[in-house]
Amino acid sequence: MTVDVGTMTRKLLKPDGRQESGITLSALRTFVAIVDAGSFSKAAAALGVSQPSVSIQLNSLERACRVLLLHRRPRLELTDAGRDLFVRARLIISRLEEFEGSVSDLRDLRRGNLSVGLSGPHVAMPLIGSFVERNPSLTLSTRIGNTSTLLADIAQCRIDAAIVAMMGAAPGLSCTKVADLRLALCVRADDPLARRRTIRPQDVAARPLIMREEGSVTRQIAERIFAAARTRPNIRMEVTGREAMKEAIVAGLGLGVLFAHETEGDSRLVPVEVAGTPPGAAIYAVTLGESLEIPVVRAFIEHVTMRVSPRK
Amino acid sequence: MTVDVGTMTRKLLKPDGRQESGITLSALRTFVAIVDAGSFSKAAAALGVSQPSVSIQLNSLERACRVLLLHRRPRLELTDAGRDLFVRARLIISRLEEFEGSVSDLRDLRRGNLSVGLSGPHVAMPLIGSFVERNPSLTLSTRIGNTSTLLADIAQCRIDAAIVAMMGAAPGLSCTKVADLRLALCVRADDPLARRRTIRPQDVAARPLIMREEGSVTRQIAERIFAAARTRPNIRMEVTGREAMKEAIVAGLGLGVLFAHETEGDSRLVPVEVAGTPPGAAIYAVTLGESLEIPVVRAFIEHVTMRVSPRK
DNA sequence: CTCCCCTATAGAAAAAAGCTATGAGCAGTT
DNA sequence: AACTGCTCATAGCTTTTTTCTATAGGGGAG
Repeated sequence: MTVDVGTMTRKLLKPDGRQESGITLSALRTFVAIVDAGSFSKAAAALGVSQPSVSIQLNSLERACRVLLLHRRPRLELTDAGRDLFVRARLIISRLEEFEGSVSDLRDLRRGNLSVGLSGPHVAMPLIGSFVERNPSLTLSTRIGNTSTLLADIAQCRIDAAIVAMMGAAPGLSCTKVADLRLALCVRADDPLARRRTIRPQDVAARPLIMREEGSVTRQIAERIFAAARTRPNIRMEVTGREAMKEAIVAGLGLGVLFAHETEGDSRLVPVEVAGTPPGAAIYAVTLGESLEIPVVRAFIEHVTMRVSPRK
Repeated sequence: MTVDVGTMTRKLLKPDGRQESGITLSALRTFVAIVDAGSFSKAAAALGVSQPSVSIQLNSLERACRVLLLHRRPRLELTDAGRDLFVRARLIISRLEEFEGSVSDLRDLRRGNLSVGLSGPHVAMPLIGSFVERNPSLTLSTRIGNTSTLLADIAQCRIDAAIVAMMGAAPGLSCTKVADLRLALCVRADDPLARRRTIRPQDVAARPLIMREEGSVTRQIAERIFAAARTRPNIRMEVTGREAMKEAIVAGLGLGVLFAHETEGDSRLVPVEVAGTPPGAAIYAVTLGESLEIPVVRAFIEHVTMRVSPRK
């Protein structure tokens, strides 16, 4: 003889005659609807359900409360208890409607916060700018950091999304390519090289080079390009940060490597594109995959995607 | 080929992908429990359900809202939307708890109203008095009327219960016998009959009699007794109301009929029991059957029953 | 590297809520 | 008085939801 212990346990846990609360939202809604409509049938019509369903809902509420809520005869009328509980039932319903309103506010981006991390402002800011312009009621905060910090921030949910330079989509994260990266050799505007459109890696080796710090994506890509061209660059110094790089170049300490777009707006520098930028090196909009379930985040990513490859 | 039109219609009514609100109380409760407990598993334990159930509830809430409420990793944490909705969810839950508290207040008679009708104060008042003494937090109101009016009031739900003299249980109503009725011939204290303990109906016929008005239960019973004894009483006058009857007797206008208990406290009158009071004539506590579902009413009836035939 | 804790998923069983059809009580009408 | 139209209640059945157990996969701590 075999016994289903699981089922037994469950039943035995509540052996007393009292069933639990059993107060359901739909029962409360039904109760309120009946009182408002003044009859079971009208309430059924108003709720868009059948009349027996209304009967059953109210009966189950009365059974759950073990209180008669409505006199059915001679005409529909609240009992004293019913009058008392009706007020509270309506309160619950209105709180619920508030909740639902809140949900749709969040979903329709009438309210919400978004925090975005940037590895560099050049590409990201125009995207962010057009997003806040289109959704003026959102609160948006940004943080600048390097790619690896920002990816960690995303993993830790400290930010919702990031726009960063990467050498390829990050595993486990949702990545949307926003712009391709082109590595540029940056020279002073008065340098003879400034008139060239492109340059081969091996031609760079002749001149002293300024390199970004270890861990920088700029440096990673530069190293990969030189390795692919079987060339050793002549690295004179190492600097931390884009701004330091620019100032070093302007000061005549050597050629520098930056991404092409990073020189925009600085007339003292001229970018000369380096041939052989590896595929996959690009700026991505990155989020935790599950964060796409958050309407604000999804909207941001969709906005970015749309801006990059607008529908024809 | 046959088609189940009912089923088809129902399905076709919501062909769009969006399911409706689907926000459930248990889902909200689960959401709040998860946040409070800090983990799905702990919430499951706290709620007394299995962990998958908690997972499913939260997922269904997120699906219903189409919003991610909680980051599961790296650790459980509210999203912005989740934080926002959590506050409102808790509001709903606390309203619900208020509702449930209200229910149990009503059920445990910590609050409530009871309106009782009386056909005469003599028997009813002690019962009512001991009831309010035992349940001091209840509001109780009484109304005096004749039996037929009060029965109508009950049918119309204008009062919750009545304590009335009747010739037998009323059909369709819940009736509890509170006291037997003994018809008494009432005489002035100085009347020779005052020394008799009982009297036969035919002995009354020799003296002028004062009778209650048509419709009075007193009169109905008196008439039935005289008819059973094949005697015609010598009715000198007819009065309306108990007080008028008493004053008429005191004024020496004749003998009167009252119920034995109705003369208590008036030393000018002496009751002499009339033999042959028909069975079934009694004072009953009456309510609409369904009203026993109202805790206050049920408690009152139970109290009355207990007072009449206390458990040994 | 492994263990442990946490959450997600699958599949089956139970519970709940819905529907249609029908019954019964009460008014107002013929 | 039977009729008619309204009310709500009940029965039987189907669909949906909720719950369970069992199990898989993902991270963090030792």
